[in-house]
Amino acid sequence: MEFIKNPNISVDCVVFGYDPKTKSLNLLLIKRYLESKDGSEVLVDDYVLTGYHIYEHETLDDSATRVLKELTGLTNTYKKQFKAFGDPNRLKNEKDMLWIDNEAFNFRTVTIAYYFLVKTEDVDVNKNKYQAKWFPITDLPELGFDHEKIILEAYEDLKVKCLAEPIIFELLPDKFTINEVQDVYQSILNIEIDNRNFRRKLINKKYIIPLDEKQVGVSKKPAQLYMFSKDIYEKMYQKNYLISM
Amino acid sequence: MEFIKNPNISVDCVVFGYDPKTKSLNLLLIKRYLESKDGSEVLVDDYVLTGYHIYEHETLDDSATRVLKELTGLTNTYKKQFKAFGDPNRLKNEKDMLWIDNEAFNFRTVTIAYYFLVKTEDVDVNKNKYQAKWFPITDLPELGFDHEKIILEAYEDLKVKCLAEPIIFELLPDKFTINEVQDVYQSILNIEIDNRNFRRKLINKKYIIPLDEKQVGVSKKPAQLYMFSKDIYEKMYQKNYLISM
DNA sequence: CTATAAAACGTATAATTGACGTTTGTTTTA
DNA sequence: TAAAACAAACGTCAATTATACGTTTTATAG
Repeated sequence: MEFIKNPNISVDCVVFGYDPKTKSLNLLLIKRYLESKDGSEVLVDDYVLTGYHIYEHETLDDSATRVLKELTGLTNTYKKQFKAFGDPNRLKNEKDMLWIDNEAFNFRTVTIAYYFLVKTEDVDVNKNKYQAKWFPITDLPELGFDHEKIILEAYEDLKVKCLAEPIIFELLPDKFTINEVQDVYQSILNIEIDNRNFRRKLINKKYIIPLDEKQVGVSKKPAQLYMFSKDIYEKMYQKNYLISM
Repeated sequence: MEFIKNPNISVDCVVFGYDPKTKSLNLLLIKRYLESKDGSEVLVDDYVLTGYHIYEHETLDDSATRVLKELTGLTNTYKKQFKAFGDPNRLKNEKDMLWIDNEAFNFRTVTIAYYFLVKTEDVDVNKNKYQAKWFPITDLPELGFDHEKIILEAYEDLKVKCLAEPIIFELLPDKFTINEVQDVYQSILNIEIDNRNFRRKLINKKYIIPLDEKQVGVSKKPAQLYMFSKDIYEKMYQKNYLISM
Protein backbone atom coordinates (compact mmCIF):
# COMPACT_ATOMS: atom_id res chain seq x y z
CA MET A 1 0.00 0.00 0.00
CA GLU A 2 1.05 3.51 -0.68
CA PHE A 3 0.74 6.67 1.34
CA ILE A 4 -1.35 9.46 -0.07
CA LYS A 5 0.66 11.54 -2.51
CA ASN A 6 0.45 15.25 -3.14
CA PRO A 7 -2.57 15.82 -0.97
CA ASN A 8 -4.45 19.06 -1.15
CA ILE A 9 -5.01 20.86 2.11
CA SER A 10 -7.60 23.55 2.50
CA VAL A 11 -9.82 25.23 5.03
CA ASP A 12 -13.59 25.49 4.71
CA CYS A 13 -15.67 28.03 6.58
CA VAL A 14 -19.19 27.51 7.81
CA VAL A 15 -20.49 31.01 8.53
CA PHE A 16 -23.48 31.25 10.84
CA GLY A 17 -25.53 34.42 11.16
CA TYR A 18 -28.84 35.20 12.76
CA ASP A 19 -31.61 37.27 11.22
CA PRO A 20 -33.83 38.84 13.90
CA LYS A 21 -36.52 39.71 11.37
CA THR A 22 -37.19 36.19 10.17
CA LYS A 23 -35.92 34.74 13.47
CA SER A 24 -33.82 32.26 11.59
CA LEU A 25 -30.32 30.92 11.85
CA ASN A 26 -28.67 31.53 8.50
CA LEU A 27 -25.65 30.31 6.60
CA LEU A 28 -23.53 32.35 4.25
CA LEU A 29 -22.92 30.40 1.03
CA ILE A 30 -21.42 31.23 -2.32
CA LYS A 31 -22.21 30.21 -5.87
CA ARG A 32 -19.90 27.53 -7.12
CA TYR A 33 -17.28 28.42 -9.63
CA LEU A 34 -15.22 25.68 -11.23
CA GLU A 35 -12.70 24.99 -13.87
CA SER A 36 -14.46 22.89 -16.50
CA LYS A 37 -12.90 20.16 -18.59
CA ASP A 38 -11.87 22.54 -21.36
CA GLY A 39 -10.11 24.87 -18.96
CA SER A 40 -12.63 27.73 -18.84
CA GLU A 41 -14.43 28.76 -15.68
CA VAL A 42 -18.05 27.79 -15.21
CA LEU A 43 -20.65 28.78 -12.68
CA VAL A 44 -22.22 25.62 -11.35
CA ASP A 45 -25.83 25.70 -10.34
CA ASP A 46 -25.35 25.03 -6.67
CA TYR A 47 -23.82 26.55 -3.60
CA VAL A 48 -20.75 25.80 -1.53
CA LEU A 49 -18.94 26.92 1.59
CA THR A 50 -16.11 29.34 1.16
CA GLY A 51 -12.80 27.65 1.42
CA TYR A 52 -9.34 27.98 0.10
CA HIS A 53 -5.92 26.46 0.01
CA ILE A 54 -3.49 27.26 2.76
CA TYR A 55 -0.52 29.47 2.06
CA GLU A 56 2.99 28.30 2.65
CA HIS A 57 3.71 30.19 5.85
CA GLU A 58 0.20 30.34 7.22
CA THR A 59 -1.25 28.55 10.23
CA LEU A 60 -4.56 26.73 9.85
CA ASP A 61 -6.30 29.32 12.02
CA ASP A 62 -4.85 32.23 10.08
CA SER A 63 -5.95 30.65 6.86
CA ALA A 64 -9.52 30.35 8.05
CA THR A 65 -9.45 33.91 9.35
CA ARG A 66 -8.21 35.14 5.99
CA VAL A 67 -10.92 33.31 4.09
CA LEU A 68 -13.58 34.79 6.34
CA LYS A 69 -12.16 38.26 5.92
CA GLU A 70 -12.22 38.00 2.15
CA LEU A 71 -15.81 36.90 2.29
CA THR A 72 -17.22 39.22 4.93
CA GLY A 73 -14.62 41.86 5.73
CA LEU A 74 -14.80 40.74 9.35
CA THR A 75 -11.80 39.92 11.50
CA ASN A 76 -12.82 39.66 15.14
CA THR A 77 -15.38 36.93 15.10
CA TYR A 78 -16.00 33.77 17.03
CA LYS A 79 -14.17 30.96 15.28
CA LYS A 80 -13.95 27.25 15.98
CA GLN A 81 -12.08 24.52 14.20
CA PHE A 82 -14.52 21.67 14.56
CA LYS A 83 -13.44 18.86 12.27
CA ALA A 84 -11.21 17.70 9.43
CA PHE A 85 -12.78 15.98 6.44
CA GLY A 86 -10.58 13.83 4.27
CA ASP A 87 -12.31 10.73 3.05
CA PRO A 88 -10.80 9.51 -0.21
CA ASN A 89 -14.18 9.79 -1.91
CA ARG A 90 -15.37 13.05 -0.47
CA LEU A 91 -15.31 14.90 -3.79
CA LYS A 92 -16.24 12.00 -5.96
CA ASN A 93 -19.98 12.19 -6.23
CA GLU A 94 -21.44 11.89 -9.69
CA LYS A 95 -22.52 15.47 -10.01
CA ASP A 96 -19.08 16.82 -9.22
CA MET A 97 -17.42 14.40 -11.63
CA LEU A 98 -19.19 16.19 -14.44
CA TRP A 99 -17.43 19.41 -13.73
CA ILE A 100 -14.01 18.76 -12.42
CA ASP A 101 -11.32 17.25 -14.53
CA ASN A 102 -10.77 13.72 -13.37
CA GLU A 103 -7.10 14.46 -12.80
CA ALA A 104 -8.08 16.24 -9.62
CA PHE A 105 -9.45 13.02 -8.22
CA ASN A 106 -6.03 11.45 -8.13
CA PHE A 107 -5.18 13.65 -5.19
CA ARG A 108 -6.59 13.48 -1.71
CA THR A 109 -8.25 16.66 -0.56
CA VAL A 110 -8.31 17.16 3.17
CA THR A 111 -10.15 20.17 4.47
CA ILE A 112 -9.95 21.58 7.96
CA ALA A 113 -13.43 22.89 8.68
CA TYR A 114 -14.15 25.91 10.86
CA TYR A 115 -17.35 27.57 11.85
CA PHE A 116 -17.82 31.24 12.55
CA LEU A 117 -20.51 33.18 14.34
CA VAL A 118 -21.06 36.63 12.90
CA LYS A 119 -23.48 39.48 13.38
CA THR A 120 -25.50 39.56 10.17
CA GLU A 121 -25.74 43.35 10.27
CA ASP A 122 -21.95 43.59 10.02
CA VAL A 123 -21.81 41.73 6.73
CA ASP A 124 -22.33 43.33 3.35
CA VAL A 125 -22.80 40.28 1.14
CA ASN A 126 -22.08 42.23 -2.01
CA LYS A 127 -18.73 43.59 -0.93
CA ASN A 128 -16.79 40.57 -2.14
CA LYS A 129 -16.02 38.93 -5.40
CA TYR A 130 -18.30 35.99 -4.70
CA GLN A 131 -22.00 35.74 -5.17
CA ALA A 132 -22.60 35.28 -1.49
CA LYS A 133 -26.05 34.79 -0.05
CA TRP A 134 -27.64 33.99 3.29
CA PHE A 135 -29.75 30.83 3.54
CA PRO A 136 -31.86 29.70 6.49
CA ILE A 137 -30.42 26.52 7.96
CA THR A 138 -33.89 25.05 7.59
CA ASP A 139 -33.97 25.72 3.87
CA LEU A 140 -30.58 25.14 2.34
CA PRO A 141 -30.05 25.14 -1.42
CA GLU A 142 -28.48 22.33 -3.41
CA LEU A 143 -24.94 22.01 -2.10
CA GLY A 144 -21.74 21.00 -3.89
CA PHE A 145 -19.15 18.42 -2.86
CA ASP A 146 -19.68 17.10 0.66
CA HIS A 147 -20.56 20.51 2.01
CA GLU A 148 -23.97 19.53 3.28
CA LYS A 149 -22.32 16.96 5.52
CA ILE A 150 -19.83 19.55 6.74
CA ILE A 151 -22.62 22.02 7.48
CA LEU A 152 -24.67 19.50 9.41
CA GLU A 153 -21.69 18.55 11.54
CA ALA A 154 -20.95 22.19 12.24
CA TYR A 155 -24.57 22.71 13.20
CA GLU A 156 -24.53 19.79 15.61
CA ASP A 157 -21.38 21.12 17.22
CA LEU A 158 -22.93 24.57 17.50
CA LYS A 159 -26.01 23.18 19.24
CA VAL A 160 -23.92 21.50 21.89
CA LYS A 161 -21.53 24.41 22.25
CA CYS A 162 -24.19 27.10 22.63
CA LEU A 163 -25.59 25.21 25.60
CA ALA A 164 -22.22 24.96 27.24
CA GLU A 165 -20.94 28.49 26.68
CA PRO A 166 -22.54 31.88 26.07
CA ILE A 167 -21.43 32.10 22.46
CA ILE A 168 -24.93 33.00 21.38
CA PHE A 169 -24.20 36.69 21.89
CA GLU A 170 -21.75 36.54 19.00
CA LEU A 171 -24.80 36.31 16.76
CA LEU A 172 -26.57 39.34 18.23
CA PRO A 173 -25.92 43.07 18.12
CA ASP A 174 -24.02 44.48 21.10
CA LYS A 175 -27.28 45.71 22.58
CA PHE A 176 -30.12 43.23 22.69
CA THR A 177 -33.32 42.38 24.50
CA ILE A 178 -33.98 39.26 26.54
CA ASN A 179 -36.55 38.11 24.03
CA GLU A 180 -34.08 38.38 21.20
CA VAL A 181 -31.74 36.06 23.04
CA GLN A 182 -34.58 33.64 23.56
CA ASP A 183 -35.40 33.77 19.87
CA VAL A 184 -31.85 32.86 18.93
CA TYR A 185 -31.83 29.85 21.23
CA GLN A 186 -35.16 28.74 19.86
CA SER A 187 -33.98 29.08 16.28
CA ILE A 188 -30.74 27.22 16.83
CA LEU A 189 -32.11 24.43 18.99
CA ASN A 190 -35.49 24.26 17.35
CA ILE A 191 -37.27 24.22 20.69
CA GLU A 192 -39.85 26.32 22.55
CA ILE A 193 -38.71 28.01 25.73
CA ASP A 194 -40.95 29.46 28.44
CA ASN A 195 -40.34 33.19 28.29
CA ARG A 196 -40.87 33.89 31.99
CA ASN A 197 -38.44 31.25 33.16
CA PHE A 198 -35.90 32.07 30.49
CA ARG A 199 -36.04 35.75 31.37
CA ARG A 200 -35.48 35.12 35.07
CA LYS A 201 -32.58 32.82 34.41
CA LEU A 202 -30.82 35.10 31.97
CA ILE A 203 -31.27 38.28 34.01
CA ASN A 204 -29.76 36.56 37.01
CA LYS A 205 -26.51 35.95 35.15
CA LYS A 206 -23.87 38.37 36.34
CA TYR A 207 -22.56 38.77 32.82
CA ILE A 208 -25.84 40.13 31.47
CA ILE A 209 -25.74 43.87 32.04
CA PRO A 210 -28.88 46.02 31.85
CA LEU A 211 -28.29 49.27 29.98
CA ASP A 212 -29.86 52.69 30.50
CA GLU A 213 -31.58 52.23 27.18
CA LYS A 214 -34.75 50.87 25.71
CA GLN A 215 -35.78 49.74 22.27
CA VAL A 216 -36.78 52.55 19.92
CA GLY A 217 -39.16 52.43 17.00
CA VAL A 218 -41.30 49.60 18.24
CA SER A 219 -45.06 49.90 18.29
CA LYS A 220 -45.51 48.25 21.65
CA LYS A 221 -43.96 48.68 25.06
CA PRO A 222 -40.26 49.02 24.28
CA ALA A 223 -38.04 46.39 25.83
CA GLN A 224 -35.05 46.93 28.10
CA LEU A 225 -31.70 46.58 26.34
CA TYR A 226 -28.88 44.50 27.76
CA MET A 227 -25.29 43.76 26.90
CA PHE A 228 -23.08 40.71 27.41
CA SER A 229 -19.87 41.15 29.38
CA LYS A 230 -17.30 38.69 28.18
CA ASP A 231 -14.95 40.02 30.85
CA ILE A 232 -17.26 39.14 33.68
CA TYR A 233 -18.06 35.77 32.17
CA GLU A 234 -14.43 34.84 31.86
CA LYS A 235 -13.57 36.00 35.35
CA MET A 236 -16.45 34.20 37.01
CA TYR A 237 -16.76 31.02 35.06
CA GLN A 238 -13.19 29.94 34.63
CA LYS A 239 -13.49 26.23 34.05
CA ASN A 240 -14.64 24.56 37.17
CA TYR A 241 -15.53 21.05 36.29
CA LEU A 242 -18.53 20.03 38.33
CA ILE A 243 -20.16 16.69 38.10
CA SER A 244 -23.59 16.60 36.63
CA MET A 245 -23.44 13.76 34.10
CA MET B 1 2.44 33.88 -2.02
CA GLU B 2 2.48 30.22 -2.70
CA PHE B 3 0.22 27.45 -1.50
CA ILE B 4 1.74 24.72 0.60
CA LYS B 5 3.41 22.12 -1.56
CA ASN B 6 3.62 18.39 -0.97
CA PRO B 7 2.18 18.47 2.50
CA ASN B 8 2.43 15.48 4.73
CA ILE B 9 -0.79 14.22 6.24
CA SER B 10 -0.87 11.93 9.20
CA VAL B 11 -2.97 10.90 12.15
CA ASP B 12 -1.81 11.03 15.76
CA CYS B 13 -3.41 9.04 18.52
CA VAL B 14 -3.72 10.11 22.12
CA VAL B 15 -4.48 6.92 24.03
CA PHE B 16 -6.03 7.35 27.47
CA GLY B 17 -6.20 4.52 29.96
CA TYR B 18 -7.07 4.36 33.62
CA ASP B 19 -5.14 2.46 36.25
CA PRO B 20 -7.36 1.53 39.21
CA LYS B 21 -4.37 0.63 41.35
CA THR B 22 -2.70 4.02 41.25
CA LYS B 23 -6.01 5.75 40.55
CA SER B 24 -4.45 7.69 37.74
CA LEU B 25 -5.38 8.63 34.22
CA ASN B 26 -2.60 7.38 31.99
CA LEU B 27 -1.34 7.95 28.50
CA LEU B 28 0.23 5.38 26.24
CA LEU B 29 3.39 6.77 24.67
CA ILE B 30 6.20 5.31 22.62
CA LYS B 31 9.91 5.93 22.46
CA ARG B 32 10.89 8.11 19.58
CA TYR B 33 12.60 6.59 16.62
CA LEU B 34 13.97 8.80 13.89
CA GLU B 35 16.03 8.84 10.79
CA SER B 36 19.19 10.72 11.63
CA LYS B 37 21.12 12.96 9.28
CA ASP B 38 23.33 10.11 8.05
CA GLY B 39 20.34 7.94 7.19
CA SER B 40 20.50 5.46 10.05
CA GLU B 41 17.77 5.10 12.62
CA VAL B 42 18.24 6.52 16.09
CA LEU B 43 16.29 6.20 19.28
CA VAL B 44 15.73 9.66 20.64
CA ASP B 45 15.56 10.16 24.36
CA ASP B 46 11.99 11.27 24.58
CA TYR B 47 8.49 10.02 23.98
CA VAL B 48 5.85 10.69 21.35
CA LEU B 49 2.30 9.81 20.45
CA THR B 50 1.80 7.03 17.97
CA GLY B 51 0.94 8.36 14.59
CA TYR B 52 1.39 7.45 11.01
CA HIS B 53 0.83 8.53 7.47
CA ILE B 54 -2.48 7.86 5.83
CA TYR B 55 -2.75 5.25 3.12
CA GLU B 56 -4.02 6.09 -0.30
CA HIS B 57 -7.49 4.60 -0.03
CA GLU B 58 -7.99 5.05 3.67
CA THR B 59 -10.37 7.39 5.48
CA LEU B 60 -9.02 9.49 8.33
CA ASP B 61 -11.00 7.46 10.85
CA ASP B 62 -9.78 4.15 9.45
CA SER B 63 -6.24 5.39 9.57
CA ALA B 64 -6.53 6.26 13.25
CA THR B 65 -8.18 2.93 13.97
CA ARG B 66 -5.36 1.12 12.21
CA VAL B 67 -2.69 2.96 14.16
CA LEU B 68 -4.41 2.13 17.43
CA LYS B 69 -4.70 -1.51 16.47
CA GLU B 70 -1.01 -1.75 15.65
CA LEU B 71 -0.19 -0.25 19.01
CA THR B 72 -2.66 -2.01 21.27
CA GLY B 73 -4.32 -4.79 19.30
CA LEU B 74 -7.66 -3.19 20.12
CA THR B 75 -10.34 -2.42 17.57
CA ASN B 76 -13.59 -1.55 19.32
CA THR B 77 -12.66 1.42 21.38
CA TYR B 78 -14.07 4.88 21.94
CA LYS B 79 -12.48 7.20 19.39
CA LYS B 80 -12.81 10.90 18.80
CA GLN B 81 -11.23 13.13 16.20
CA PHE B 82 -10.69 16.28 18.23
CA LYS B 83 -8.41 18.60 16.30
CA ALA B 84 -6.07 19.07 13.36
CA PHE B 85 -2.61 20.51 13.97
CA GLY B 86 -0.79 22.07 11.08
CA ASP B 87 1.14 25.16 12.04
CA PRO B 88 4.08 25.70 9.71
CA ASN B 89 6.49 25.57 12.64
CA ARG B 90 4.99 22.73 14.56
CA LEU B 91 7.97 20.43 14.03
CA LYS B 92 10.61 23.08 14.03
CA ASN B 93 11.74 23.29 17.61
CA GLU B 94 15.45 23.31 18.27
CA LYS B 95 15.63 19.87 19.73
CA ASP B 96 13.90 18.24 16.78
CA MET B 97 16.14 20.07 14.31
CA LEU B 98 19.05 18.11 15.68
CA TRP B 99 17.56 14.84 14.62
CA ILE B 100 15.57 15.27 11.52
CA ASP B 101 17.15 16.08 8.23
CA ASN B 102 16.31 19.66 7.42
CA GLU B 103 14.83 18.60 4.12
CA ALA B 104 11.79 17.45 6.02
CA PHE B 105 11.15 20.99 7.15
CA ASN B 106 10.42 22.13 3.66
CA PHE B 107 7.12 20.30 3.80
CA ARG B 108 4.11 21.12 5.86
CA THR B 109 3.00 18.37 8.18
CA VAL B 110 -0.63 18.38 9.11
CA THR B 111 -1.80 15.84 11.61
CA ILE B 112 -5.36 14.90 12.37
CA ALA B 113 -5.41 14.12 16.07
CA TYR B 114 -7.66 11.53 17.69
CA TYR B 115 -8.05 10.42 21.23
CA PHE B 116 -9.02 6.95 22.37
CA LEU B 117 -10.33 5.61 25.63
CA VAL B 118 -9.18 2.07 26.34
CA LYS B 119 -9.37 -0.40 29.17
CA THR B 120 -5.81 -0.68 30.45
CA GLU B 121 -6.26 -4.35 31.24
CA ASP B 122 -6.91 -5.08 27.55
CA VAL B 123 -3.57 -3.71 26.45
CA ASP B 124 -0.36 -5.69 26.44
CA VAL B 125 2.21 -2.95 25.98
CA ASN B 126 4.86 -5.36 24.88
CA LYS B 127 2.89 -6.92 22.08
CA ASN B 128 3.94 -4.34 19.52
CA LYS B 129 7.12 -3.30 17.83
CA TYR B 130 7.26 -0.04 19.75
CA GLN B 131 8.59 0.56 23.20
CA ALA B 132 5.23 1.59 24.50
CA LYS B 133 4.71 2.68 28.08
CA TRP B 134 1.94 4.11 30.23
CA PHE B 135 2.52 7.50 31.86
CA PRO B 136 0.29 9.27 34.37
CA ILE B 137 -1.13 12.44 32.84
CA THR B 138 0.20 14.24 35.90
CA ASP B 139 3.73 13.07 35.27
CA LEU B 140 4.49 13.03 31.58
CA PRO B 141 7.99 12.44 30.27
CA GLU B 142 9.85 14.74 27.92
CA LEU B 143 7.79 14.82 24.72
CA GLY B 144 8.90 15.21 21.12
CA PHE B 145 7.57 17.58 18.47
CA ASP B 146 4.43 19.43 19.54
CA HIS B 147 2.97 16.36 21.18
CA GLU B 148 2.65 17.90 24.61
CA LYS B 149 0.37 20.53 23.15
CA ILE B 150 -1.67 17.87 21.37
CA ILE B 151 -2.01 15.88 24.56
CA LEU B 152 -3.12 18.86 26.60
CA GLU B 153 -5.79 19.74 24.07
CA ALA B 154 -7.01 16.16 24.02
CA TYR B 155 -7.16 16.21 27.80
CA GLU B 156 -9.21 19.42 27.87
CA ASP B 157 -11.62 17.95 25.37
CA LEU B 158 -11.90 14.76 27.41
CA LYS B 159 -12.71 16.72 30.57
CA VAL B 160 -15.58 18.50 28.88
CA LYS B 161 -16.78 15.40 27.07
CA CYS B 162 -16.83 13.12 30.10
CA LEU B 163 -19.18 15.54 31.85
CA ALA B 164 -21.54 15.61 28.90
CA GLU B 165 -21.66 11.92 28.06
CA PRO B 166 -21.04 8.68 29.97
CA ILE B 167 -17.83 7.86 28.12
CA ILE B 168 -16.07 7.24 31.39
CA PHE B 169 -17.13 3.60 31.33
CA GLU B 170 -14.88 3.08 28.31
CA LEU B 171 -11.98 3.35 30.74
CA LEU B 172 -13.31 0.78 33.20
CA PRO B 173 -13.72 -2.99 33.06
CA ASP B 174 -17.19 -4.18 32.09
CA LYS B 175 -17.97 -4.85 35.74
CA PHE B 176 -17.16 -2.05 38.14
CA THR B 177 -18.07 -0.63 41.52
CA ILE B 178 -19.57 2.78 42.17
CA ASN B 179 -16.44 3.90 43.94
CA GLU B 180 -14.31 2.98 40.96
CA VAL B 181 -16.40 5.24 38.76
CA GLN B 182 -15.99 8.02 41.27
CA ASP B 183 -12.25 7.50 41.29
CA VAL B 184 -12.08 7.85 37.52
CA TYR B 185 -14.00 11.13 37.58
CA GLN B 186 -11.77 12.41 40.33
CA SER B 187 -8.63 11.46 38.46
CA ILE B 188 -9.72 12.99 35.19
CA LEU B 189 -11.19 16.19 36.57
CA ASN B 190 -8.81 16.51 39.48
CA ILE B 191 -11.62 17.21 41.92
CA GLU B 192 -13.05 15.70 45.10
CA ILE B 193 -16.56 14.31 44.96
CA ASP B 194 -18.81 13.50 47.91
CA ASN B 195 -19.17 9.73 47.82
CA ARG B 196 -22.67 9.58 49.27
CA ASN B 197 -24.14 12.02 46.79
CA PHE B 198 -22.24 10.60 43.88
CA ARG B 199 -23.38 7.10 44.72
CA ARG B 200 -27.04 8.06 44.92
CA LYS B 201 -26.88 9.94 41.66
CA LEU B 202 -25.17 7.20 39.74
CA ILE B 203 -27.33 4.37 41.07
CA ASN B 204 -30.43 6.28 40.02
CA LYS B 205 -29.34 6.28 36.39
CA LYS B 206 -31.35 3.75 34.44
CA TYR B 207 -28.29 2.78 32.44
CA ILE B 208 -26.35 1.64 35.50
CA ILE B 209 -27.28 -1.99 36.04
CA PRO B 210 -26.58 -3.76 39.34
CA LEU B 211 -25.24 -7.27 38.81
CA ASP B 212 -25.68 -10.41 40.92
CA GLU B 213 -22.03 -10.18 41.78
CA LYS B 214 -19.74 -8.65 44.32
CA GLN B 215 -16.06 -7.88 44.41
CA VAL B 216 -13.83 -10.83 45.23
CA GLY B 217 -10.45 -10.84 46.90
CA VAL B 218 -10.87 -7.67 48.88
CA SER B 219 -10.14 -7.60 52.58
CA LYS B 220 -13.09 -5.41 53.47
CA LYS B 221 -16.79 -5.52 52.76
CA PRO B 222 -16.90 -6.40 49.07
CA ALA B 223 -18.66 -3.84 46.91
CA GLN B 224 -21.59 -4.44 44.61
CA LEU B 225 -20.65 -4.71 40.94
CA TYR B 226 -22.48 -2.79 38.22
CA MET B 227 -22.42 -2.59 34.46
CA PHE B 228 -23.13 0.23 32.04
CA SER B 229 -25.82 -0.32 29.43
CA LYS B 230 -25.03 1.67 26.33
CA ASP B 231 -28.30 0.42 24.84
CA ILE B 232 -30.41 1.93 27.57
CA TYR B 233 -28.42 5.14 27.54
CA GLU B 234 -28.89 5.62 23.83
CA LYS B 235 -32.57 4.83 23.93
CA MET B 236 -33.31 7.16 26.80
CA TYR B 237 -31.04 10.08 26.21
CA GLN B 238 -31.30 10.69 22.51
CA LYS B 239 -30.27 14.31 22.10
CA ASN B 240 -32.80 16.58 23.63
CA TYR B 241 -31.35 20.02 23.80
CA LEU B 242 -32.52 21.63 27.00
CA ILE B 243 -31.53 25.08 28.04
CA SER B 244 -29.29 25.33 31.04
CA MET B 245 -26.53 27.72 29.96
C1' DC C 1 -16.14 -12.39 68.72
C1' DT C 2 -14.44 -7.96 68.28
C1' DA C 3 -12.17 -4.24 65.85
C1' DT C 4 -11.71 -2.22 61.45
C1' DA C 5 -12.81 0.12 57.43
C1' DA C 6 -15.10 0.52 53.36
C1' DA C 7 -19.74 0.05 51.55
C1' DA C 8 -24.24 1.48 51.68
C1' DC C 9 -28.11 4.01 53.40
C1' DG C 10 -30.52 8.19 55.32
C1' DT C 11 -32.00 13.00 56.32
C1' DA C 12 -32.44 17.88 56.40
C1' DT C 13 -31.84 22.06 53.87
C1' DA C 14 -30.85 25.02 50.04
C1' DA C 15 -30.97 26.04 45.26
C1' DT C 16 -32.87 25.45 40.76
C1' DT C 17 -36.34 24.28 37.53
C1' DG C 18 -40.87 24.13 35.35
C1' DA C 19 -45.48 25.46 34.85
C1' DC C 20 -48.40 29.02 34.95
C1' DG C 21 -51.05 33.58 36.66
C1' DT C 22 -50.73 38.69 37.04
C1' DT C 23 -49.33 43.37 36.45
C1' DT C 24 -47.07 47.14 33.89
C1' DG C 25 -46.22 50.36 30.28
C1' DT C 26 -46.44 52.07 25.71
C1' DT C 27 -48.82 52.55 21.39
C1' DT C 28 -52.81 52.45 18.65
C1' DT C 29 -57.73 53.34 17.81
C1' DA C 30 -62.16 54.61 18.74
C1' DT D 1 -58.71 61.48 25.80
C1' DA D 2 -60.07 57.04 27.29
C1' DA D 3 -60.02 52.36 26.25
C1' DA D 4 -58.19 48.43 23.79
C1' DA D 5 -54.36 45.81 22.49
C1' DC D 6 -50.27 43.53 23.36
C1' DA D 7 -45.61 42.67 24.47
C1' DA D 8 -42.70 43.34 28.47
C1' DA D 9 -41.88 42.36 33.00
C1' DC D 10 -42.86 40.51 37.50
C1' DG D 11 -44.62 36.93 40.81
C1' DT D 12 -46.00 32.33 42.93
C1' DC D 13 -45.83 27.61 44.04
C1' DA D 14 -44.78 22.83 43.65
C1' DA D 15 -41.46 19.56 42.01
C1' DT D 16 -36.99 18.39 41.31
C1' DT D 17 -32.20 18.38 42.09
C1' DA D 18 -28.02 19.62 44.63
C1' DT D 19 -25.30 19.99 48.86
C1' DA D 20 -23.76 18.80 53.22
C1' DC D 21 -23.49 15.96 56.42
C1' DG D 22 -24.69 11.71 60.08
C1' DT D 23 -25.63 6.66 60.62
C1' DT D 24 -25.86 1.80 59.77
C1' DT D 25 -24.33 -2.36 57.55
C1' DT D 26 -21.21 -6.05 56.44
C1' DA D 27 -17.25 -8.80 55.29
C1' DT D 28 -12.67 -9.66 56.82
C1' DA D 29 -8.57 -9.80 59.87
C1' DG D 30 -6.79 -10.61 64.07
